[in-house]
Amino acid sequence: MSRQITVTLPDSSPVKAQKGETAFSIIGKISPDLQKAALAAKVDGVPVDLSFPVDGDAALQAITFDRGGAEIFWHSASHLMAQAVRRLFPDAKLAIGPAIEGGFYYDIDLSRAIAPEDLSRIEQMMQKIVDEDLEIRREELARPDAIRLYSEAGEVYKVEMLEEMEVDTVSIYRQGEFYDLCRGPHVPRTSYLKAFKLLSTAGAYWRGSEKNKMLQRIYGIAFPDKKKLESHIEFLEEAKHRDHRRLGKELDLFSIHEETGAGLVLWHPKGARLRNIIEDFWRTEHYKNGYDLVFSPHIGKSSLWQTSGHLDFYTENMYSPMDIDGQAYYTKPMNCPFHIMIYKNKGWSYRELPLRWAELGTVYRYERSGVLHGLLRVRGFTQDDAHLFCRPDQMPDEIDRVLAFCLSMLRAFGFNNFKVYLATRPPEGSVGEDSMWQAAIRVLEESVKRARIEYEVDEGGGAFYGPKIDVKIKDMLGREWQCSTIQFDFNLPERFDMTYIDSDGKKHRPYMIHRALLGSLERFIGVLIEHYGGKFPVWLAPVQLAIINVSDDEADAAENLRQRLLGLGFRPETDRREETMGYRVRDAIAKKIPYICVIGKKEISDSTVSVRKLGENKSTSITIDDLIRMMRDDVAERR
RNA sequence: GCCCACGUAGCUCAGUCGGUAGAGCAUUUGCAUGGUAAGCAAAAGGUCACCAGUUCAAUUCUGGUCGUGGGCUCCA
Repeated sequence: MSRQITVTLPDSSPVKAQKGETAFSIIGKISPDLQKAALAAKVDGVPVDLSFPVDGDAALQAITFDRGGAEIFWHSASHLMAQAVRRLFPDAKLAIGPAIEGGFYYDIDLSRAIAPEDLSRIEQMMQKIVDEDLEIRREELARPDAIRLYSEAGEVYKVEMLEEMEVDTVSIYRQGEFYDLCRGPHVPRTSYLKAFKLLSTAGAYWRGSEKNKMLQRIYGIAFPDKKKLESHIEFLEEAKHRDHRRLGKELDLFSIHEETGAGLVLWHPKGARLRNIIEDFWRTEHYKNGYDLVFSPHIGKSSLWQTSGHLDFYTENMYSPMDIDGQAYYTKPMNCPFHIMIYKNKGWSYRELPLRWAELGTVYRYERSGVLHGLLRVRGFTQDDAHLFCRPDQMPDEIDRVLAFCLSMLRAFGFNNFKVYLATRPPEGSVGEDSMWQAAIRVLEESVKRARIEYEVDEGGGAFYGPKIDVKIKDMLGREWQCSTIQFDFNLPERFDMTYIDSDGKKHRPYMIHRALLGSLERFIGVLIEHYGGKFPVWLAPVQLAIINVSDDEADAAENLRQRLLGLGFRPETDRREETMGYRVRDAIAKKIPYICVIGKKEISDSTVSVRKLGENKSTSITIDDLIRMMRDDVAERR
């Protein structure tokens, strides 16, 4: 006997349905278009397959690709890929294959390496399975049965996962001969997976641990229609185009040489120009914000690093010591011990705190060869480091200040997309009382809340010496890059026995915060290059203005203009090569110079210049005074 | 460090199933004196990453080293 139920939609309108009717069928009553677009559904907030029978009154919501369904779609695509791989390589053992931001992957244990040529074979097989239009069916079974099923199939990784699960019943999804352990939900049929592309292969450790076997990972992307796939591929092309390594070469900003050493950056004049502009701005802002600037050496005696604990906790990242007069000296991997030595140079009164000492300190850290990446991951880099020393009661205010300063700094460079992570105590190997950790985390969290920024708790992600706030910015590739970090330190004040005299006349331990806003200049500039695609705003552009004379007759006028602008603090460049104008204009565009300024007979006679902005293909005639005003405004507005 | 791929002129890339190599751009030199995205021509430029091995012969095959790329682990 059938019974009526009432299903409530997100807009709270009710729909009548039969008890046990599938989500798919009910969605069809709402709209055939929605039924077509639906990949899965949410029943009372729980994601389920479209085949899910709704047994009673419930809230129902269709999940489409664009509204929360991408992950489901990609996960189904990863099953599809795994099925194709198993058809082509029957001895393949499957590990895990989740959806990730921007696609999916599957880790597979295979007797032979997957060559790039194999990807198209796998894609073809995937297409075949899509054409077979297999139904994707959920099946629930007792965990021991699943273990038996997978043991017989020799799927050791699945067995390992199943054995560690703490549930009685698990679900598998079947499509044709293929089945995969999976929580689901999934799209109903393989034919839903209309457009996909396998992007790359890589090695990946089973469960991410170096101790385990390295599996083969295949990355892919999928979409419900070809158009979306194409525009995604275009996006990837655009990202490639903005790659800071490519632009660094094209714009002659920096280079890294085998002869010099991996991960060691050489800054060319243009790149150094950019870096100096950033550094000058940084220094000015720091003085404005109540910081003092200090300098410290590149090397320090081993006893210093012994005291700081770096030789105990950080040696893997430090280079071998050098011998100076029979004493071991290390190149610095961090600046903090030096700043602490400045602190310890005299006694401090509570009235003198807080102290804010900043330094563009160049540090050297050993990074494993495989992780080096352009400017984003190097072995020698300059941190925009600072250490704050304050009384406990000053802490909340200091955190507020540094957080606000941090965001204003990042915004100045055109970054408005942040994500903040609050990293708490690591499960093992950290120093300090638990109560101190709790208190510090509370201070950090409250400050983040006051700043009204979106944040996430990174459980156990803190440093061994204290909790921290990491601010990440998103680049054009959609990757998050960590630049800023604000870290509590319970360790160093203790180790160096730092003190100040409080109003009670007794010695007290100051609180210490490490912080970097840009992170490292290398990484920051790498991210900046990608963010702007090399088209720097006028205030940052290494060359702001290209001056092109039409013929030799205007060479002096071009040079005079250059001198005048140079005197006003601008960064102009003439191009008086014996090349046609078209050639030199093209070259200036290729170098992404924000303003191109042409001087010919006409301009000299009415004392104007013909100005063309980067990205526009028309030029306007303006007076030199207007040009100067325009550029001044750009710089002042940091455009 | 680990897995896979790669390393040919300053740059981007062809090529050699083993007989020491080419194109475009850039460079230099002529000619052209040009009005907003490449004027014409010529020249020069390479120990084919480095070191071993196999071979009559290696840039090409094998091994190692260094470097680069995509990832993993780690991180500013």
